[in-house]
Amino acid sequence: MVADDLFKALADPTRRTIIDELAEKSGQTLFEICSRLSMKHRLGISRQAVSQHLAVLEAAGLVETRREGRYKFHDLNTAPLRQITERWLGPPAPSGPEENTP
Amino acid sequence: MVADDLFKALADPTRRTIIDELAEKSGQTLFEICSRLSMKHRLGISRQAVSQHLAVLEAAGLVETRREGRYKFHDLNTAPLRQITERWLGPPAPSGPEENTP
DNA sequence: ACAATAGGCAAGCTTTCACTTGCCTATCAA
DNA sequence: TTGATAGGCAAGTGAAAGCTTGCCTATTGT
Repeated sequence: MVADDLFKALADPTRRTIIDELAEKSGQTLFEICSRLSMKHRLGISRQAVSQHLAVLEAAGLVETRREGRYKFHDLNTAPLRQITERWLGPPAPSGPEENTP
Repeated sequence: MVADDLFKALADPTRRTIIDELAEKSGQTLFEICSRLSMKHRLGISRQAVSQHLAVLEAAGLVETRREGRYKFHDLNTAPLRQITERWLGPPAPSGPEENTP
């Protein structure tokens, strides 16, 4: 199931914080995310742990990655989140609200 | 954290199925839910397991209960689900669509 | 070439989670 | 009251999840 990966990815508070950070600033590298979790959120977590979290998020389709040289940038994809509310809250509002990401 | 209970509750596929069933027919008893999981979804699961799932859903605010005699009816409350999308997808649409729970 | 940086792979550990089993309480019908 | 129904509590078990540790590859800079 696809929903399985999605909900499992959202189950962990650290992963939700990562989503928050990627929502605030897209295209971050692994080390950038590690720094933010450590500084802003006081999360004493290893680099590998964050890497594993990102793998889970990517498996759920919530994070997409692009490589450039030795850097790997992570971008948030909120699309899978919509299927959550559509499942139990019905289809979204009739008028598309704030689809402005220029 | 409140969100913690919510996402944890949604993490399990059986609990999501229970939500589906309560969305389809509100006010079911424990045995009624057990029957549906067994018949419709072919889930070989004990009554206690379902009871524990319902407790988790109730802790998350997704299920509310009311007792009548020896029966305990379970009702779905989708309100907590809205905070999910509001967190990462922004506020809901300007016009509230099908808010009919009188 | 060499070192430093950015990231990956995999084994091992610890905790959490889902589920079962066994027993107990409360309400309803005969 | 007795038996059946609806549900609850708690200990125990097996599997999965989160995290660490150690080592390895690839790219960049001097």
